[in-house]
Amino acid sequence: MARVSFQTLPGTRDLLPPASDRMRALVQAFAAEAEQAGFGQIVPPMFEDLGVFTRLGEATDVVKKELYAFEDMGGRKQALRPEFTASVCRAYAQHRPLTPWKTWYAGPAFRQEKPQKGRYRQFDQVGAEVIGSHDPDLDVELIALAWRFYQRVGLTNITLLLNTLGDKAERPAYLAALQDHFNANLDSLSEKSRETLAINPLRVLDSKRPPDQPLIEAAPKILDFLSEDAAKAFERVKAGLDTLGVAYEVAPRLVRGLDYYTRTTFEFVGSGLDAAQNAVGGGGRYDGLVADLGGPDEPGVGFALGVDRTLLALDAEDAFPAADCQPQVFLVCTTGGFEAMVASDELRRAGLRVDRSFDHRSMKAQMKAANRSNAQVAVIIGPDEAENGTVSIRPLDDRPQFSTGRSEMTEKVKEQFLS
RNA sequence: GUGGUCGUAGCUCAGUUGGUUAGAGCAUCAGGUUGUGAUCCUGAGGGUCGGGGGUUCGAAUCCCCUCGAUCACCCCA
Repeated sequence: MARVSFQTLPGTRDLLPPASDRMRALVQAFAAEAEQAGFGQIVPPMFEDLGVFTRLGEATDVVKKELYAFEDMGGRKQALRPEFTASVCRAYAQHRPLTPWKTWYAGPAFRQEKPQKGRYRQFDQVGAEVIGSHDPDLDVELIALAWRFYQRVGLTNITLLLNTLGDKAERPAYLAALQDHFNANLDSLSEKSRETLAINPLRVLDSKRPPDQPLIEAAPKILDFLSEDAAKAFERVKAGLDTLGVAYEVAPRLVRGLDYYTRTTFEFVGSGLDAAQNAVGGGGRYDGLVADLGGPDEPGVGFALGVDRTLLALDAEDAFPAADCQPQVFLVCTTGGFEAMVASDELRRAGLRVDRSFDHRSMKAQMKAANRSNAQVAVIIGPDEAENGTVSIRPLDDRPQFSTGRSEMTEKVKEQFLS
């Protein structure tokens, strides 16, 4: 009576072929790109001490209301990671590898939000971080890494937005100027933005609410407040991108959701996406975060790309089709013996992708299965073949079927794939 | 968390103003004589119409609740 039926929780889903193959291929493409650039992989745990993540900014939504926090049996407060950067910084502080420490990662992150298109509670990211250098050339190298990755997978409708948020030192003056500007025009600011203003004036710039736009346009720009060092670094980043031919757009109002950013910030926006979630990736510098997590005062810079959103953007361009993991050879066997088992094992050891059917189905049914599997070749073993020590090799296109000795099977099958 | 739309077979959907055993296409399975796929023909299986309650002689159809999906706001990958 009480018929139980379970399904995936809101914001989570099962990835089945071919979607799962496609995602894995995307991650592999990123891994290849990152490792070519000298990044090594880090695999941090999916949950950490709660404090690791609350350092991301007490005022951010990610920490305030989206964290999957819980306690272990001993009452230790912990949380599922909402992103990787904090874990990477923690890992640096814990292990103190040589700097600059270049590392890449891939895996799921968790945020408790209302799901919608391109937004899941468990979502996958790939990303890269560098700890231990102030060199703006690393900012460039990271942006270029993301950019080359997009090129590699065939994503073209993508815009790189670039900004700098200056150093911690000049931030107060800028924040004060922003406060003054918005306070002077409080009436024309939306209610939401007024709330945001009280918490973090920077993020008011991020509002997409139409009534706020004129005021945001008129707001003071961080570029006018930069220290000489920060300004020089920003120039170096832009020049570097120019040199590599990476197109970007300076977006003075680009602020990002996490509070830890300093200097360079950037975001990749999918222009082909009609969804509200058009940010497919983003990152920036976070000088000070490592120290916040109990490490030495080492600077850091990095980015994360949303795997699902990248895939969505690729969909919009009909690019990056699912990888082919279908069998090449299908074994049809009606003897009831072990012939199919042995033959498919042999072909697999020879490096071929091989499948067969089970449950002793009729030859007709097995041939249908062979056809449906999209294998190029069927190998048929019936009582006659078994008796004569032969197999029948039937290409599943127009080529003719032929018979060959059982001992030559693997060789003859492989020949089918040479042309 | 707030709001809009939606929820009928594995998939895509149809179901007229509430009226008899809820349909189609695709898919699946089995046949179309002796061991051979994609086409074609025939047939079969498969749904407590998301779940619960209510109105009614009668509900997939009307009302309420609930769960889920989806889109948007917020925020972000």
